Amino acid sequence: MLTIGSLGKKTGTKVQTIRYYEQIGLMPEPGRTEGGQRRYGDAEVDRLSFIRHARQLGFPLEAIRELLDLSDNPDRSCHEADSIARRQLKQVELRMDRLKALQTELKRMIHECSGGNTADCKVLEVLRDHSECLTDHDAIGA
Amino acid sequence: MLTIGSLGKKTGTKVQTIRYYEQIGLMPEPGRTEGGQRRYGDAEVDRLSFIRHARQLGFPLEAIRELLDLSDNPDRSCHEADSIARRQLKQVELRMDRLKALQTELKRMIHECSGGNTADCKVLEVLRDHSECLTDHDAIGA
DNA sequence: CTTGAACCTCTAGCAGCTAGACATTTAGAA
DNA sequence: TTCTAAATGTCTAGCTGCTAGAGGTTCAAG
Repeated sequence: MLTIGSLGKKTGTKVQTIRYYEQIGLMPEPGRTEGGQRRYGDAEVDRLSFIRHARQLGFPLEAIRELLDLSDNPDRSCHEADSIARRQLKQVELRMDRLKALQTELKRMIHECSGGNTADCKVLEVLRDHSECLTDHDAIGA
Repeated sequence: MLTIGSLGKKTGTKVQTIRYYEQIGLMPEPGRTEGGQRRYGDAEVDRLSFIRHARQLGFPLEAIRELLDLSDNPDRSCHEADSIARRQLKQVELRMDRLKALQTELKRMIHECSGGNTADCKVLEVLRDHSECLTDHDAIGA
């Protein structure tokens, strides 16, 4: 039986985060000692590892909830899990495209900096002049 | 003189967002009509465009605050603006690297999906088995 | 039996908005 | 001039995914 602290160490998760996952129903309510402290078994280690791994792959918690649900019902179709993963891949690739565009413009900005005073700073100038901008749309969340 | 709504349209900013920027001191308190409605002039259009453009390039609001400050004082050195931009570029490149790693693993996951039921779903299996994972560290924020 | 580390709950905060409730103002048409 | 509908006003709460702190209790080792 593990304390919350050692579960955290095993899975690379902060204690607060584990309690948070419990609160939002991603982790089950564990057994408690008489004094009220949480105690975990192997199943919880696996579940939390799964969650953390998926988080590292950028899956949002809601997607992870679905994946866990699928994982709990081994007779359901694999297609759902597959499509969640594909969705996630699409998100990742979209974000990459945006970042590439940003990178280009940032490089251009910096490249043109001559190093005088801000009155003729290219960085500020580029930011001021929206017209040359190539990445107009909704790149903010990138 | 523009209403907050037309300022928003001109700059591609939601009304609520403009008020939010005012609240946190990024935008100045504008003049008001007798009835208390905000009215904006050209200076505000420029300032808000600057902010939005910088946001599209992924600059955090605090960095934008600094950039605006530099922009307001044309005699200061351009180096500060330049280093803010460089910092931002580094961030962007770091995020790109992470996303690339995620993309690789997601593709591998999906590629191996055979399409049965979830009992032998590769997607779930990969998530379950942390040991094959290449992107261990702090990829979460990517 | 004592100590000090680890645990408990609860609340608030981060970024950067977004959405809703509800009241007031404005601009144009009748 | 008066009506009306859209736009504005303030205020509060919510989103994601945690993180930090206050202030109190429990546990395990010595």
